[in-house]
Amino acid sequence: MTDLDTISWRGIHLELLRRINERIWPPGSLIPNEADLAAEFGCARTTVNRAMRELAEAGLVDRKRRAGTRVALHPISRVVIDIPIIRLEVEQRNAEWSYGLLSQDMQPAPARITSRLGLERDTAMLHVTSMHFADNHPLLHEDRWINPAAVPGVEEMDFAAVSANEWLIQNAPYTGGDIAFSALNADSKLAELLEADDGAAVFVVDRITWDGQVPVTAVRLSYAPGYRMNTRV
Amino acid sequence: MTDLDTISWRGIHLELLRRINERIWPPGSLIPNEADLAAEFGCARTTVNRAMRELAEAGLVDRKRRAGTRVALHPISRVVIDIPIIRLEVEQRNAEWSYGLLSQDMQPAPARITSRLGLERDTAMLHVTSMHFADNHPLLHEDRWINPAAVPGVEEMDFAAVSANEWLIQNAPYTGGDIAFSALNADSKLAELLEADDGAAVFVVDRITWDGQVPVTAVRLSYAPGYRMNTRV
DNA sequence: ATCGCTATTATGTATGCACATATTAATCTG
DNA sequence: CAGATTAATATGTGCATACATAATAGCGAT
Repeated sequence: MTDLDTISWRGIHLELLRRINERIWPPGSLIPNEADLAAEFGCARTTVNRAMRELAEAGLVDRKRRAGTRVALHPISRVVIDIPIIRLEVEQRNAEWSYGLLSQDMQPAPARITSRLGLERDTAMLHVTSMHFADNHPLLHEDRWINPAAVPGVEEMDFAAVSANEWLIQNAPYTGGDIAFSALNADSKLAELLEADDGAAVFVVDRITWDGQVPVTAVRLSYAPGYRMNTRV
Repeated sequence: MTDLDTISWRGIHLELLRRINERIWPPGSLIPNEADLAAEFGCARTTVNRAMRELAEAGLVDRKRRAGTRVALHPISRVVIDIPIIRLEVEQRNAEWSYGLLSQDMQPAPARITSRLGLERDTAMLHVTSMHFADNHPLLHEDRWINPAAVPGVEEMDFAAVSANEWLIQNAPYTGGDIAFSALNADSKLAELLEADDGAAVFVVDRITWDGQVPVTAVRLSYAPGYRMNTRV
C-alpha cells in the first residue's frame, strides 16, 4: 500500500508518474484498471480517472476502452509554448518595448500568400510591415498580410499607433491556425532592419490563422540574431 | 436558451468558445458562474466545470476562486509541439531514416555544458556526436553530452548501432527539461556535415533534461537548411 | 480610520452511482 | 470452420451532493 499524504488526484497522478518513471510499469506494459487502482488508493474511480486522463493528455500512456491503459512505447515529449503579444513578451523581460510602422497599403497579395490561405489569385489584401524593438534594439521584423474580408474596419486602421500584432489579437478572433518555425539567412534589406550582418541566421515564425473557414492573416516574424524561444517540459 | 444538440461538456465547451469568439463575452468581462450556466444549459455544475477548465487550460479565461471567471484580456496562443524520436519523425513522412555515429568518447565536459547542468567543472561526461539522414540526405546533426552518473551502463553502450536519441528516451527517464529553439549560422564543419553552404541558417534545438535533481543529458540538434517545425493552434 | 474577525461567494475536488461507448472475447449458426 | 451475433470489460461521461479552499466584503471593536 502506498502512503499518499493527500488523497487527491494530484497525489495519485504523482504516484502513477513515479511508477512509470521508475519502470515499475515499463513502457508498453498494461496498467491496472481504474477500479483496481481506486481500490488500492482507497478513493473513487472518478479520482483515478482524473489522474489517468492527465497522463494520457501528456502522452505518457495510451488508453483504449476495453483494452485498458498502457505505458506509451515511444514517450513523445509534448512541449507547450505560450506565444504572447510581442509587447508583453518584451515587457516581461523588463525591457522597454517600442514599435515602428514601415509600410501599410492595400495591394494584390502574392501567390505564395493567397495559395496558402486558399484565396483567389491577386486578392487585394492589407499589407503591413513593421519593426518591434526591445530597449531600442531591433527585436523582430513583422511582415503581415490581412484579409480585409475577415476583419471589417481594418482598412481604416492606422497601424502606426498600435501594432497589427496586438490589434488583431484583440479584434480579430480566430478559431485555428498553422505555425511553422524555421531558420533563414537574412537578405540585405532584412539584415539592415535588424542591424545584423548580411546572411545572418534569423529565427523565423510563419503563422496563418483562420476564423472558421475564413482566412484572417498570414504573418512572418523574423527575429534578430541571438533570439531564443524557451520553454520547459 | 441555447440548442445544444448534445448536452455534453464538449457541446458546452464549444458554446462557451463561440460566445468568447463572437465577443458576446468580450475580453476582460466576467462570465456567469458555473451554477448559473449549469441552470441555463440544464446540466450539472460538474459538467460546466469540465468545459470551463478546458478553456482555462487553453489560456482563454482566467479563473479565481471567489472572483469568478473572466475572459482573458491578452489571449495568448498556446502552441503544443510534439517532439517524437527522430527516427519516427522521419518515417512518419514516409522517408527512409538512417543514422551514422561520428564520435563517442568520455571527456571532461566544457564549461558551457557543466554550468548549464549544474555539474562540477570538467566533470567527465560521455560525448556523442552523430548524423541523422532522411532518404540519405543529411537531416540533422546531434551533439550530445550524457551524465554517466545519471544513466548507469551508458559508458558501455555502442551508439553506432542505436542512436543516443532513441536509446536515451527508452532507457533514461526524466522528470523535466529545458528546451530552446534558435537559429545559427553553420560553421564550415557543420556546413560540410549537413551538405550546406558555409554560414547557412540552421534551425537549432537545445535541450537539457534532468531526472529529479540529477542532470541527465544536454543535446544540440542542428537541422539542415530548409527544415521547418510545424504545428497547429 | 485601522485592524481583525466572520460571513459570503465562486471555484476546486471528492464520492457513489448510473449509463454510454469502444473493443475484444466468447458463442452461436449455417 | 467462417462469419455473424452476443456478452463481457475498461474507459468515458453525466449527475447530485458534499465539503474544501481562496478571495472578498462587511462588520465590529479598539
